Amino acid sequence: MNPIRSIKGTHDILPADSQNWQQLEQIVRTVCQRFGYNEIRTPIFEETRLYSRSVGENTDIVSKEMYSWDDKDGKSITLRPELTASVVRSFIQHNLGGQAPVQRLYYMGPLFRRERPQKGRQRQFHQFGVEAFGSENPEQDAEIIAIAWHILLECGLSENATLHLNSIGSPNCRKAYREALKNFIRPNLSLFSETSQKRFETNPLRILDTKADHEQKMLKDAPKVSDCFSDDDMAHFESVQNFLKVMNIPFILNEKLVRGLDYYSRTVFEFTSSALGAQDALLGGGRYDGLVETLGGKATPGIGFAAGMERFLIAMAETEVLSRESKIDVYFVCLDEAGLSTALSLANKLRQAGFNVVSDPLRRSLKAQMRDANKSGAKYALILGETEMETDSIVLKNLEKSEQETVSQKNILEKLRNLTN
RNA sequence: GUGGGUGUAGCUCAAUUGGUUAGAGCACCUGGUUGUGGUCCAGGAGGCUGUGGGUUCAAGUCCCAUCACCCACCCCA
Repeated sequence: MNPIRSIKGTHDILPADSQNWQQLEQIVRTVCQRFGYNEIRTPIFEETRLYSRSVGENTDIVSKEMYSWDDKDGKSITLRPELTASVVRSFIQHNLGGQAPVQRLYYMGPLFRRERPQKGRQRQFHQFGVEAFGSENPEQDAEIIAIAWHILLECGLSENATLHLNSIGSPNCRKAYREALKNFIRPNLSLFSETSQKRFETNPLRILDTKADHEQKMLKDAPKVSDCFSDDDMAHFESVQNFLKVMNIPFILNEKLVRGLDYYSRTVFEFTSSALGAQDALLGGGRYDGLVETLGGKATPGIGFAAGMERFLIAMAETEVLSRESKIDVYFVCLDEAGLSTALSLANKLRQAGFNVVSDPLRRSLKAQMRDANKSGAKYALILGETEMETDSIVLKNLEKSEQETVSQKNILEKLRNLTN
């Protein structure tokens, strides 16, 4: 019988790694709270039409990467391939917009896309992200980007990260630009690749993303989105840039940055990292002023970003940020079967007082238990043997200093408290 | 989805041109006289060589398929 393995593109996060995950999660929570954002948790699966409506029928995500199936009642269900759609759905469903004019939300969790796995890209992967609803002002854009920047700083990634910034204008501008771009390309359309030709009809802006050199050459003199900006679009984009400068957040303007999801408008941005190679997008997002309305809610502006947690951790591995500190305070060594009751009761008392205490369930030799204590990284070992049992005492050993003393069992908690404060 | 590469112990890697019982380091376990860890020494455990076929007297080594991983395309976080 061949052994059962995890599904292609999915990974176990083992104890050796989960500490890093927790550390990243902690940074995200801390920074989001610092900006007054609260966590929202939405279901892992949703109705399929949520994604076709928001992300876009013609995007790669919806057209070929989703895990979808028909539920018993015939409804098409999909494992979430991204999270903004769910957050917006929830925002509308619970009328969050009616409860406060600005909603500041963040999230974390697994997502599913059926892509070819490679480094920094899995079929089940994790993102954290933030969304802010209610303001269309540029200071909101700047705040969202600032959150991303603060998280990158805390993660030690700001040095190797580059912020690419662009505006794709408001919907009217985009519409005009679409036509202008199509008019520019149309004479030479046959020279473009099959995918580009398809995008010419479905999503012409994406053609700007092409990496084919000959296509880039033909696009050299293509009209720019900024040509179609309204005065408001222009002023908005300039304000965003000014606010970023005021906060000392470095960025470069990148007119080719279009982003693959349909719902974006105006500000779009992406942080890339030199630590990642081909899949170098660490974090990406933008404004989506029309999305709430598209999904049936009251017109509400919104902006947010999503970040790849696996990619963060890959990049963070090269930094000094991830710690390997032991979480064990005390390793409890018990030498004699007769002492087990005392050991359990004492260890329990220490745990109730907040100490992290590990004990050996194998009744191993003192040597083996001490070796294990050392490996656990515990700062202290408590040793309970025959001699100690006779005198209601216990040996307290400082494993770093290699010093030990005998303490009465009654006073051990107090003693440890004093030592660790 | 398309190319290319790689699969030997938990990890990193060995194994002449196909030729005995597939090795090493790290990690793990147990010891090194009575109750003390890290270093050192000794011993032990751990592999159907990713899986399934084929060629051969003989396959870790050659061929095919399949699966997984890596790189690029693609896409995105």
